[in-house]
Amino acid sequence: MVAYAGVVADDVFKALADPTRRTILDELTEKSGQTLFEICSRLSMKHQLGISRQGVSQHLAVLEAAGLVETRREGRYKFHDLNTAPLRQIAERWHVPHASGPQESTP
Amino acid sequence: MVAYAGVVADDVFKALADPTRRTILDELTEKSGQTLFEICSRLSMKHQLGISRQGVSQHLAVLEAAGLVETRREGRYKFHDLNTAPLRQIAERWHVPHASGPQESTP
DNA sequence: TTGATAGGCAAGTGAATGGTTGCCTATGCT
DNA sequence: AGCATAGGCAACCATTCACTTGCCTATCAA
Repeated sequence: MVAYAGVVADDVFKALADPTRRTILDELTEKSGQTLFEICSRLSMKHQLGISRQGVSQHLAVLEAAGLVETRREGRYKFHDLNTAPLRQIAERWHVPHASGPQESTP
Repeated sequence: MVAYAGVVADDVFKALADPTRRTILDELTEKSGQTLFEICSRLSMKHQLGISRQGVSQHLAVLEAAGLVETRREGRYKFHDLNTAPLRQIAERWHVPHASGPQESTP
């Protein structure tokens, strides 16, 4: 049950626990390969998140430690890419039927 | 993007953030409809988790608030059942290909 | 070389969280 | 009735965590 290259499940779930980090993943889903400043701008503009650059940087570090974000440096720029591979274990672990499967009805 | 009957995404991710709670979900996956005491026993026996009954009870409350666990009372017993429905949004939100999809290789 | 841009490191702070202990209610058995 | 079992509630404590401020390094352009 190896999760993802030395990254344990705990890191992934801890990373997903914060709403700001989930929003960052949303932004990277929409546009891959953004820099730190670009992500800061989008969080501020689109999501009204008043958070410092360092705050965002720390969130990105957590996401990277969890294997959910990968980075590549080019000159003075560091680009961030989304990697959803670690998320797959969630569905597998608890036998989650994927979309269009049996739907629950809770009125 | 309604998640699950009034339960917001935040509750689900927060619930999954704790390793003990994930173990509880594991146990309920293996055997559905356990009582609080049964879950306590299993955590102690199978997982060497030295945690008080109240501790487990609080975890179950968090899982229930997240919609991941449903309960039914019968006499003095309260049975706990797993509900994976809230987990489906995770795969959908970040377009996670399900198992047997394209696999990542990271050496 | 000077200045501006992109990012990193480290310490400090307040709030949230997991866990405990102590006591209380409800159901069932004899 | 009396006792044991199953569970609930509330206050308290220690740790973790998100976020900030302040300063430092590296790359590029004038």
